[in-house]
Amino acid sequence: MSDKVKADSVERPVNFIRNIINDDLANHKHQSITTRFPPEPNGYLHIGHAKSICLNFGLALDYQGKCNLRFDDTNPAKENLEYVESIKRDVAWLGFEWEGEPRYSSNYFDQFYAYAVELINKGLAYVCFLNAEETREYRGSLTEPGKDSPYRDTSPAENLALFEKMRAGGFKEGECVLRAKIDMASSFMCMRDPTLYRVRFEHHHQTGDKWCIYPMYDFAHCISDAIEGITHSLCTLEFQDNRRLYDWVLDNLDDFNKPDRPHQYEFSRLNLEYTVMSKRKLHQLVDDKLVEGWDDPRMPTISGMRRRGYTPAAMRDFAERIGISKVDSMTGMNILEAAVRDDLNVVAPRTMGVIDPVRVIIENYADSAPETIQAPMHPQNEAMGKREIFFGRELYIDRADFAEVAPDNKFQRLALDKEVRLRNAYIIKALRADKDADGNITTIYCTYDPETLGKNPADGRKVKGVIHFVEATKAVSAEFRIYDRLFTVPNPGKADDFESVLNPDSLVVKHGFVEPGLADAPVEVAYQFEREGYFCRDNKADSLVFNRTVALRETWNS
RNA sequence: AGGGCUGUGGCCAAGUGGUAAGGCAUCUGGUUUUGAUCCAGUGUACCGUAGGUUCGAAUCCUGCCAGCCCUGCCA
Repeated sequence: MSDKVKADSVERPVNFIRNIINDDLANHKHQSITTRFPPEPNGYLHIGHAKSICLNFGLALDYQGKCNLRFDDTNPAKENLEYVESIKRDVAWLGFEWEGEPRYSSNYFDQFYAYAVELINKGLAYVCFLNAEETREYRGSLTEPGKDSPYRDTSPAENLALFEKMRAGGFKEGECVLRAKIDMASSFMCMRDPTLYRVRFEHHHQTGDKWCIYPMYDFAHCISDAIEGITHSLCTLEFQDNRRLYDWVLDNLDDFNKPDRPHQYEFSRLNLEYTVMSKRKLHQLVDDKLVEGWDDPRMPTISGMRRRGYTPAAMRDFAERIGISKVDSMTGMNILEAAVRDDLNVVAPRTMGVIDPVRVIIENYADSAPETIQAPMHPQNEAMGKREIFFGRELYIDRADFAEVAPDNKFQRLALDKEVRLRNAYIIKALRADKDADGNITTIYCTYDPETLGKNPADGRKVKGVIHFVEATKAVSAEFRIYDRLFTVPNPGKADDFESVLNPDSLVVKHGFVEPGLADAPVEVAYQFEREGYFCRDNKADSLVFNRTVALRETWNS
């Protein structure tokens, strides 16, 4: 498991939530802060959740407060244990520690029930027997007020009995619900007597069959926050209207109608170019087998990105780089990629891998065992030490690194009658090449300059190009999975049929060779295949498979 | 259309009345046995728009425009 994130003195970018917290602390509204990350266990976490995790846990760390992990499990029909386990794993992997044990909204079911009774006693809630369709009709529309339910004026005593009967299983699913009595003419649709409890004869992963009525999000979430002493309840923009209901519930409950009760603040959710973030769509990709699963390296899920080779540090850095605001935005992939590269560049040992191999024969090299060369693990960090690589008569280089005739004078690779430096080894010169019937190069014949290991030619001639290689007899064959964006358009979520806009080349499988030192490479650990990109060994495949996390930056055009 | 929000350079994003931070991307040089990294430099930003208040406005007021969210017994 990854290292835990510790509080530090690094200054974080400011945002409106930090400004609010600073004010609340300065005004002594709160002595310290408590936040929470409240996922519903109905799917895997994605990078948008990572943004929220970094915000909530990061705030707690910086202000020496607390952050709870709470499963918002009020809808047993959609939730299960596999998801709660994956969520715990992902949050921990990101490097965060929740306060105490994970919490569950379902821990508070008894309390929710008691608070519902309090509202009933105050004449602020009633059992309604309108069916779903009738309820919708009574609700009115965006421009027209709704009308009161005929059950709205039932006496508290009668409602109490009815609600107790609901809990006891005396009503069928859909037969009735408990509703708040607020205002059927409110401009906030969520205030038109919202449902507080519904009947569901559903087995719950935490409470088993104890309950057949389950609270709605708007009723459970604010109370859960209040019970846990959450000071700043952070959620996304689509809950802005719901804040009125959040406040209404807490203001009408004696235990919570206090100045230091929780308050909800909303920030914009993450939208990333060329991918989708909605759980519904991610479910669909998995269910329709358009990807391998939730942890497919092309998925924007935390587990997928982990498998792809993203590091917790890079994900956290990304969250910090994009910041927190209330603007509906579409974040470019460039920011994500820059964050991974910056981390991996420092952390990843260098190695060489030939992804699309073509054979090279060094004709003037003695036909003997290959020689050993000590190559640095990292050109800017000697402390990382050295590794053994090999050079001999037969090598592999990448097909893209050779052309019979250089296409232009910017071509810095191998061409007939031209010289190029083999990374960490000698300068070679291409003499001729064999081709198969289709015209594909099969073997390139070269000579090498034995006086150029670790130094430039004595005669002063300049050889600018550098290409990578692997010695053939020591090479270990490996599979490379080259990933590209999952969709062909920047905003697939907006497409009529997002599956029609999937990128058919989002995964390209190649078979090539790596240095022998990588034969037993650990899983999920980053390596830089020089001139190619950052890769890590796949955490599921039995054989030697490397996933490309991200390519190196390429700054030459034309 | 009733309501809730948001509009600052290509993309994120500071700024909250005193005359536009930063990051990513871009481009240009330099170093380099990764066309990587690193270093230095690089942007006329009509601050959505039209008015108004003010000595002075991205910041205050008004109108307009654009985008997002809200009529689940989902969260």
